[in-house]
Amino acid sequence: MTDIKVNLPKTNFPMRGNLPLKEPEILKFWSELNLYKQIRNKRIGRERFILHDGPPYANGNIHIGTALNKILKDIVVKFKSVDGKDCPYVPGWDCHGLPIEWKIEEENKKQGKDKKSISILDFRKKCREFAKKWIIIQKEQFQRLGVLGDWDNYYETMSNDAEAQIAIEILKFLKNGSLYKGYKPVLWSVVESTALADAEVEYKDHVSNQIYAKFKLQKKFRGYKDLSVIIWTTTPWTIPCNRALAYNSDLEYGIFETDIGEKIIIAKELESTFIKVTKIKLNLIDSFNGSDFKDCTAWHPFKNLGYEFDVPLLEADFVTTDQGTGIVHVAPSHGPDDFSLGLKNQIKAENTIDDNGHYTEIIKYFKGTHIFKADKIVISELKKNKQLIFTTDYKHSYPHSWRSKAPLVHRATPQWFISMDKNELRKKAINNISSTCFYPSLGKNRIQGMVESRPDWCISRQRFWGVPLPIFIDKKTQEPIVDDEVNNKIYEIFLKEGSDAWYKRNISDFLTKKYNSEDFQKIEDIVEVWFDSGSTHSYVLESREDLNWPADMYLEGSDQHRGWFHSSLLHSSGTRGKAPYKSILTHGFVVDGKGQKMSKSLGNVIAPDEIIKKNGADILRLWVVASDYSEDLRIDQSIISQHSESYRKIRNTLRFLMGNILDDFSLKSFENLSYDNLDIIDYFVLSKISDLDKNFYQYVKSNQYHKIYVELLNFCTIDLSSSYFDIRKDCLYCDDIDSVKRVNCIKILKTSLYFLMKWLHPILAFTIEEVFQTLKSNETNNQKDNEASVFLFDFKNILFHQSEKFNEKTWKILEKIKIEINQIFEKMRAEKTIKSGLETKIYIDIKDVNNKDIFNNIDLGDFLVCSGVELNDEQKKVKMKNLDSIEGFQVYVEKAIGKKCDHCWKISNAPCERKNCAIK
RNA sequence: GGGCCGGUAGCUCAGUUGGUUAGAGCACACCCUUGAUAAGGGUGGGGUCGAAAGUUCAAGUCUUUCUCGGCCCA
Repeated sequence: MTDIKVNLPKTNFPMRGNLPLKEPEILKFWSELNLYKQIRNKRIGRERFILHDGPPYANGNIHIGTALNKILKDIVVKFKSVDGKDCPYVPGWDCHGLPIEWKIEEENKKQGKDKKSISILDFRKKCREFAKKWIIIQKEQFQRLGVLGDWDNYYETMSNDAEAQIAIEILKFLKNGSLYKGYKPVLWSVVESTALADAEVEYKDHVSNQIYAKFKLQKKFRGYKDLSVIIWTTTPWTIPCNRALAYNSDLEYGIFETDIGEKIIIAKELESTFIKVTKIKLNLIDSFNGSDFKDCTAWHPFKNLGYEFDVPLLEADFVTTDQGTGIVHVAPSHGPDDFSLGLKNQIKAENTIDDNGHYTEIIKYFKGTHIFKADKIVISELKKNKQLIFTTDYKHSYPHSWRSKAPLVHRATPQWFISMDKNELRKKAINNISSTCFYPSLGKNRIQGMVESRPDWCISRQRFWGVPLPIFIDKKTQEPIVDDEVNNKIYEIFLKEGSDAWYKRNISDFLTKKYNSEDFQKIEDIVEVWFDSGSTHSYVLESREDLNWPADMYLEGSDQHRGWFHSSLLHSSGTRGKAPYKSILTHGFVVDGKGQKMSKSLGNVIAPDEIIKKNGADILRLWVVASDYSEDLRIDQSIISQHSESYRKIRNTLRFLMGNILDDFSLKSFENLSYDNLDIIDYFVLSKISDLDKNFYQYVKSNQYHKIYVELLNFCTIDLSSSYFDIRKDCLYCDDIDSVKRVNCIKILKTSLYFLMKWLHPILAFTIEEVFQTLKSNETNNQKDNEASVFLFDFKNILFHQSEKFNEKTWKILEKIKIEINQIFEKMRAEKTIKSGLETKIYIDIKDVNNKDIFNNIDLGDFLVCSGVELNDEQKKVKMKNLDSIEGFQVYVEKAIGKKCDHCWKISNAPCERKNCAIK
């Protein structure tokens, strides 16, 4: 037994990856190698592919969604790199904004520090330190995912150069007249004393007080006196702010008598709703068209509290019969529709509540009351004055602050806006969308719809942690200074000292000698964060030598249609006339195994760290590439386990390849490989590789990465493992080392390994590096492959012409025969006639003359993994049976007779040609 | 409440312009192997395509409604 020489596989590549332990070692290796820098040096002069990183918020640990985003970016960059491009990747962070401010305020509160006792500069310093801390943490977490990038030279929105550039970009809008000071109701948080950005608002169910209230008409109407129009509102606190009523000319209204003899007016269509809610019986006594309300005026329900002004009835098409009474109470300071209707009719919005939500002195009788406490008081006053019809609870979806969770109100405040139409920003943006590629394509409609319908861009915030709105106002004229010299000064100072200078320095430092600083005041607002990140293309893409403007790709979650994609588009269209990106790739959201959103309360949250510790980052990367990013991506522990199984299959395929070539392989020397005298089994593999490589480039170009993965997995499991390897094991283990068949087989194995490394290293970054290092540690190779890492190797686009020699039609027939033979084996196994296919001898008859050459270039014994095949044997003719799936062939399988060779395990009495074989 | 998108075997994905018994891998079951061995091979059982109605000779593939889920908006 001991003298049997079989060439068994031997490799230093372990069967089990032990990724959680192995990956950190590889990270250390990459870091010591300074891999990113080395790749850049190697790629100098190549066509660039710039994926511009959308900055995550520097606040808290990364979650599975951020991990998905960064891994996908990394995979894209690495695939595009295999496609021959130079792909620098500069990660960045979003640093300013409310959430950090809030955290710091919380900390201060805990330490008992009064908000007013802390200077703005100290406060900003704390915010800055907080952001910095999280950048460092997140940086490490991203790197742990195997994401390769310029981590030493990342960008951040709070760096001096960023802040200076953001200031300059704002001033560009001021200079071209797009930036204006407006007075608009914005969603305001009285808890946080600030206006909120769209993205900072979340809608939740809220129980409000709904009221039906009376507004008495001043004069006789249609011959009736003492008539009241009825309004419905869910914000009773806005009643003191009422300045008008709105009706719709297209609606039919009715005069009704109530069961207590009052005469009221509501839209006829809403009669039943009114009765259902209030339980008040109505009797219609007259009807008229809404347009009859023209020039009517009513009294404010608080007339006897000093509200003695006229309340005009105004025409407005936003009045509908969806709910209410068909007459809408208008408070110009507290709703967008109200505001614009007031604007149209010369009714000004006023400062009715202060920053913290207390009525100002304009609001008679109620001054100083907090609006959150005002509903009750307003309702009781209405009741007292007999102006209340009905009140009850009302549950509806209502805007809340994403941070404090407190309900928001509309409040007219002075804000700075970028006009969508003044310089045709909307039109430019829409044009630019049309020339951008979207993956998936439906993203285009989505962002276009948003740009078409969005209002002017409000960029001011009444907060501290951000880039100050760098504008000086003439105290007399209220006009802003528009002066390049001043702008340059601002830029220079910010670049040197950061935007803290706005608070540190005197106005005169910025204004140059041209202006008397006494005459000017600086704006105290800051710039909203979407402007910060929307202008990254200017201070990252434009200003860095290693990058290009515009980017080839922005890649974010689909929510960024309204976020970063949007703000970047507006900013760039407004200042450069073009979009800052050539293409946009959006991915779906990560949901749990059932497709539900992840939330703490459902307990279905899965952290990337969990998976990394348990399975390894490569498994997470495999999950990313296996999933179709154009839809939502499901994940849970069982899905991860499934992908771990696939990983093992791939890993073992690699291991089998390495083992049989005894780790003797260098990527470089592969390129000189030539192929002669192959049989159809070898050609089959080459042809597969050739097809796959073609598809590979196509999928990389069209960004369909999960399709690459499916093909790769099938290649490993079907074509290699269960087909080629299974057939060639006999040859590899038992044939003479220098036999033509075995030499050819080794070439095929090496070719497979080369291409698997090429296709897989963007996905399984750690594992393929491990493969490369294992091969490199073999003495035979380390001289040939002088690259230190697989990522430094320049994989070639080798075009095979072998596929021409592969007869696919023949192969299809062979496959069918093999499937049926296997079924016959299975039967024989069940009958206990045989245990393995090697115990059989197979007889095949070719009936169809057209197929007579079909077995010319194949060893059928190898192919069918049996102990021998006889063609057209006259004696067995009687026992032959037709095949089910293919015509023109007859087959008979019998238990092989003879001795089992100790060496090759085949059964025969005939001597074997192989040197090492025992049967002679 | 509105807009957009999606729901194909337990899981991840294919299903071309509507056309034969809906495919693949993984998982599962059973068998074999013990010379890829905490591996490997074979065979097999699983979907009527979210639900209903409709158009059509014919629908996973078109239309409508409903339902579930996701993102965005109000």
